[in-house]
Amino acid sequence: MEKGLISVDRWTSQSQAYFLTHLHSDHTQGLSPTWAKGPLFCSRLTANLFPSKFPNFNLSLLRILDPFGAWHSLSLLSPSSTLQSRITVEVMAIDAHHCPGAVMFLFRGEFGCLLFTGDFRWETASKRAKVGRTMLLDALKDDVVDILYLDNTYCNPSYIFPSRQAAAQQVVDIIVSHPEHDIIIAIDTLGKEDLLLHISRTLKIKIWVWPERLRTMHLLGFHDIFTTKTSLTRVRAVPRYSFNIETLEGLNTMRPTIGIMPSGLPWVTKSLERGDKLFGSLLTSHYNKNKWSGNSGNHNDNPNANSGSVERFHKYIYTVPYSDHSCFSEIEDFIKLVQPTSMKGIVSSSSCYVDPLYYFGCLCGANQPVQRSLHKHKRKERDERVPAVCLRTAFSSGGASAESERTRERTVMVKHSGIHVSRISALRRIQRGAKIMEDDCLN
DNA sequence: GCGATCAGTT
DNA sequence: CACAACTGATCGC
Repeated sequence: MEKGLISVDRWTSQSQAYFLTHLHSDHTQGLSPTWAKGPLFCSRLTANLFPSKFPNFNLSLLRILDPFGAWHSLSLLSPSSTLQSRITVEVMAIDAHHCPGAVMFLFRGEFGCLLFTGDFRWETASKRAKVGRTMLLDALKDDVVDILYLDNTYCNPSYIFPSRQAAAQQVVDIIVSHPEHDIIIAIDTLGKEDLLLHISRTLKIKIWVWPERLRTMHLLGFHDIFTTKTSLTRVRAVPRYSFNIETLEGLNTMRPTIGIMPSGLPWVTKSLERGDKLFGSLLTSHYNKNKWSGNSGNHNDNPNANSGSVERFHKYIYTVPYSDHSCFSEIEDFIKLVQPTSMKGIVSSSSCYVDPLYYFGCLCGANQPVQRSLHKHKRKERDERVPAVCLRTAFSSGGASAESERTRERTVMVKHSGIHVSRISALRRIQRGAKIMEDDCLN
């Protein structure tokens, strides 16, 4: 099977149809308002959010896959034929339960049956999760998934965390136990809305967000819960990158304030290993230095590592294991349900790629030999193994030549105007409503 | 001058 | 180490 048919979360190569799982920036790299390589398939919610992320984008390129669970047929030119013969590709979108609009894509065609999870969370308890499970089972009742392209972000047994429902209640408990404090919660441009809704409903309070985020909330249909007026609430959701120890210490010179970091990442591990100052005794009893080693590939023997409790790693900052990615056991459940013949991980940003076959190869139909390659993954090698479908992760930029290296060295000598650079930066900040803390705490 | 891209930080 | 996103620098048109 040749390239040139479909791409998922990849925008650079030549394909006939492009698929976007969700609007997080690491999945839209290469997309721009001027991008016009072909039809772009996504969920209805992603399409609704799309113009705010890509103003001036030619919206006639968007193809909405709606509803979830329905097959859609595309007629594409056969890449294997020099004649203009056509083949049919069928595609279904299924709720990925990651961030608003996020979907998985299930494909059927002459290349077989492929399932792309995109980023996903495979919880079991909620009604929404059960609907998704039923839908997937129904879609697969007559098919075997030949290749599962899997969100392997937390594909290691050391990643254990609770449902988002439970984690959201942990956040509420922290807020309730600090009745006199302002609360700062770190979020991204999309995602974790359910957490904020839970806080708002349970505590009957509005939640402050920055102006750009309020527009997103309105697009998502939340009109009364969020506000940009600080006087209306003591709970504020702020961009994650503006959330740090210095910010919290600054705010505490004005009002008592705590920060809450909802994340599946083991932040405590990081801060401990860096030897940062830590406060409180919660940590020490709970935590042994946890070097789960991707390099040696051994299983983690520490059942307490990142086990999903609230952690206080700074005087003012709590971390709560609220994750929009599946934990290890959820990934396992998902693979057992799908029973793919083979699978590949889609997470490439990591320098420490964990091949899902290492832990789950035995669950695959082909019962492939366990791969021990937990070490650094060479993108180029993977690229060559990807046939008709192009993935975000299977990308080779075709290394820098010696010529361009020399050019780079030369141009390092050229000085640029500092005025120019800082103006660009300031514009960017204003447009994105980024630096909110300074102005905000004065209001 | 502008957009695309990469590396570095949080 | 990791997420998702910003920042600044560079490259090429």
